[in-house]
Amino acid sequence: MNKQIDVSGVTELEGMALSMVCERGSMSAYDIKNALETSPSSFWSGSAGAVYPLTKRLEERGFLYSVEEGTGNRPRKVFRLTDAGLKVMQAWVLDVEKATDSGYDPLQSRLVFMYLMPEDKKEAFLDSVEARLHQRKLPKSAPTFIKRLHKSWVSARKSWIATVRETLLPPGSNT
Amino acid sequence: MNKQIDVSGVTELEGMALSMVCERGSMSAYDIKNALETSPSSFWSGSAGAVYPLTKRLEERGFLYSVEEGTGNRPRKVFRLTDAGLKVMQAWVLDVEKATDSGYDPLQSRLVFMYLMPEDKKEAFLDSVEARLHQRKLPKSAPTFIKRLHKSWVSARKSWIATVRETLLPPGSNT
DNA sequence: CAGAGCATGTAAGAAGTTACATGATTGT
DNA sequence: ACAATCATGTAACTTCTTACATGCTCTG
Repeated sequence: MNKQIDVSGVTELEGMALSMVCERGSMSAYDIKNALETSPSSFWSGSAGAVYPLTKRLEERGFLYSVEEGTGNRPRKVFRLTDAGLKVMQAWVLDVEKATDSGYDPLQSRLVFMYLMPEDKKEAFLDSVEARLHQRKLPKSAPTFIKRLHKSWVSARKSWIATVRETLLPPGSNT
Repeated sequence: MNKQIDVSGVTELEGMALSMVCERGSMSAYDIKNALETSPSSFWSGSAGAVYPLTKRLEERGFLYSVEEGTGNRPRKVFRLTDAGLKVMQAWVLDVEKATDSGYDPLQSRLVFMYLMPEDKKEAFLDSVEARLHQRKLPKSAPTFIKRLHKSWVSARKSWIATVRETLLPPGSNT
């Protein structure tokens, strides 16, 4: 019967959380929060007010279960994936429709309106963006795979910017 | 004195709205809603419940002002940029820090965890994403500039995916 | 003039944000 | 022992979502 998992009710943040728990085997809400904080996107703030309620939701929906790891006096609640949670996580990662979406792309949003800017600001803007792309640093502790993925993302951005410079910004191309 | 505009309190959606009003000269809330609905990103839903309160906020903050264009019986409220609104809009578009951020990138979020997927699913996923990238269509009415920007974005995505295929997905590269 | 659909909102709720509260643990 | 900080939350608020309400305008 192999019921198709409906991934439509899972937010991006929830998908990330499930995936991180899958990756590490078990995590507390605090661990998830910390992992999100060190993410390179400032759009993942990793606030406690987001993460603690999120783990509660995912447990209620049966995607996570928790065990008390009482190391010492303090209760430490760690979460693991249920079978349903694993399936939902896989469906989220392999969701082609979402993966094809441009999401919130701050650079794209701005390039759309770049032609409205004063002529001398356009080049300077792209210069600054390129320079800052190189300054982006992942934590030293990041796995090699993540570092390489990040590097390839930076390259793709740079090649996009190069194309924009050549074919889109010259006067007369904005009509 | 040239006071620096603080753009920190302006959301992405607000920046988009201000920029669209700047572009077209004047727009009603309904016009903004429609413009957002036809955007290629499904993350901009363009719901009335987002846009009408948003225009109210921006007017209260002095970035938009409205005039009644009473064509007929029905009041039609159209918005225009104030001087402050224009400055905020320019600061938003030229915000290098935001423009360097990866935002919510659904593909990136998924590639981070791709190595956890069954081996045979990885290639199939990338194939599907590439195929679907080509199916993305802008409305026929979109300006040439937007079409070209979109095309260059698709190219950049494809080159990123090619890199991922070559250097990141082979077994052994995920540790 | 009746129904379709355009245009302008509001209501309730979801999911995030910042800021605060509070107990446990650790370093000195 | 006491201050710092770790860890676990909660509270109030903002901004978005979906769904509904309601009056206008146009078309047959």
